[in-house]
Amino acid sequence: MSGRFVGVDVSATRGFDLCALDDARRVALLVRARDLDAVAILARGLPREAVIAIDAPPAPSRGLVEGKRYRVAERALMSLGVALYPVPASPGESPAWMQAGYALYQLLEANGFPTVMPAAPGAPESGCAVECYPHLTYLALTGAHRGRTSKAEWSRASLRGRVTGLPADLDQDALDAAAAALTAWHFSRGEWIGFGDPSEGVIVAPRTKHDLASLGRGGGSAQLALPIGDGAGAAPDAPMRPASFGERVLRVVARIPAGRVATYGDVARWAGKPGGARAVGTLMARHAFEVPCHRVVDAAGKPAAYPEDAAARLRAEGVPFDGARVDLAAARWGGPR
DNA sequence: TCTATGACGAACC
DNA sequence: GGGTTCGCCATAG
Repeated sequence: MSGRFVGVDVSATRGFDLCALDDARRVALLVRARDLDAVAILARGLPREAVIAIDAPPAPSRGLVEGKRYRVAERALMSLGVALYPVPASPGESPAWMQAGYALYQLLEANGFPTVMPAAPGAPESGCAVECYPHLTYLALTGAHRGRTSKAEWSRASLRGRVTGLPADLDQDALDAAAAALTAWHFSRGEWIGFGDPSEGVIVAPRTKHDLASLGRGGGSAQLALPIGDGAGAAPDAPMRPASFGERVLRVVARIPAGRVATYGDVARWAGKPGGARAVGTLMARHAFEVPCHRVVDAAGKPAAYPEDAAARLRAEGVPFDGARVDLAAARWGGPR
């Protein structure tokens, strides 16, 4: 694979999401690996100088924070107002995803990518694995806490213009993997700040013009603005992760013709998840302004309460009503294809 | 992570 | 028809 900068998002239930960027921060690979065996195959294909940033701690806490069940890294981030999962002192009491993370670091070490816990910014690192935390990366990139915007929106906005070739609507795991990969890119160039103790674990984030540096290890007085490209001319061409459920849902809804409607269940079915009607509702709420969500009604034909003018818009499009409900028999769309 | 929370839906009173 | 209960699946923290 051409990407030298790799990010990994670890989940016990969903597996490992991997994103690789090339030197120009274009997405070269975006996949989900079910288990460690699948990761191993990918790892063997990496160039020796690859830098891998992982959204998981490499090892349990060493108990450096007096009387607490978390690491120095967690304490540092908590003081920044960033919440994160505490890392316990023994592998046994670590949650499943963390244990998967420990195993991942070991696997990478065995494949020539030793874990690094950097103490100070210095010579660019390569051929190694570091810990990162996507939430912190977004914070470093945007310079502001999330606020009212949704997590997905915040992540995408942070990555926009900094990573190119990213598919439109990735799920959070994939976005986090991309953020991790971007963090690896920064790290390899020496543009990073770290939080934690080098003997226990250091969480690395991009160093940008935003000042998190004063709070982190490595500091560095130089102000480093992150070069931001507009991504023009960078068409995604690499083999991409198959569309997520969310993306398929939006694509389906976008295709409902004016004057017709579909039920939440219809959309879920066409998006490949017959039982996902409820999730379609969640997605409509999140993407109300990107797709004609007023054309999605419930199984009884009732338009959504929001936006308020959903029913009015449907009437304006000529959709026949039966009282407060859409006449499904007449207006129900037959689906894509 | 785990747990709660929905622009749901089908099956039952 | 209308209310309840329970299973579903994606988020948010």
